[in-house]
Amino acid sequence: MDVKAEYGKKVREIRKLKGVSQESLADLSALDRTYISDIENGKRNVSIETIFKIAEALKTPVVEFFEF
Amino acid sequence: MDVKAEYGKKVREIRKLKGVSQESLADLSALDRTYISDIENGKRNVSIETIFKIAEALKTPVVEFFEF
DNA sequence: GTGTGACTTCGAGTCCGTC
DNA sequence: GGACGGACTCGAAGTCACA
Repeated sequence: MDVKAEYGKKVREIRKLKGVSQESLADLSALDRTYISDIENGKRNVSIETIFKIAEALKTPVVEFFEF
Repeated sequence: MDVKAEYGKKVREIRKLKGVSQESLADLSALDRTYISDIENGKRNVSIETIFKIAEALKTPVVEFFEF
């Protein structure tokens, strides 16, 4: 399993933990809903800026997304 | 100071700590030497795969690059 | 509420050189 | 050893219609 897939799983995990939908996360992070979907399914090689946008939107420290 | 600049500073800090040049880091990570330079100077929005390549090359856990 | 294919634009990433 | 520049390719970023 590669980095993108691991990260995507983490995003989904933390998002569900916070009880938000992909749609709300999209709004909170100012990213597209379908883009979030792709990320969670390990299809996108996200940039550091996107990583931080998502972390902020989920009010979760960036490091938690890399604990795998 | 934005995310890219913070990350770049961290890369430089850890690289120097390990006593390697930008050129050797470029070799170790299979990235271009000018790209490493740009990253350290906060000019590039690196992808998650690149982040892991650099972390591996410096034999340093990814999370350490985000302790700022 | 989520997944997918298709699409365009701009920057990620490479390679050359110079200072 | 490192910064910077031009020129290049390919993929990240961002959006849409449809399922």
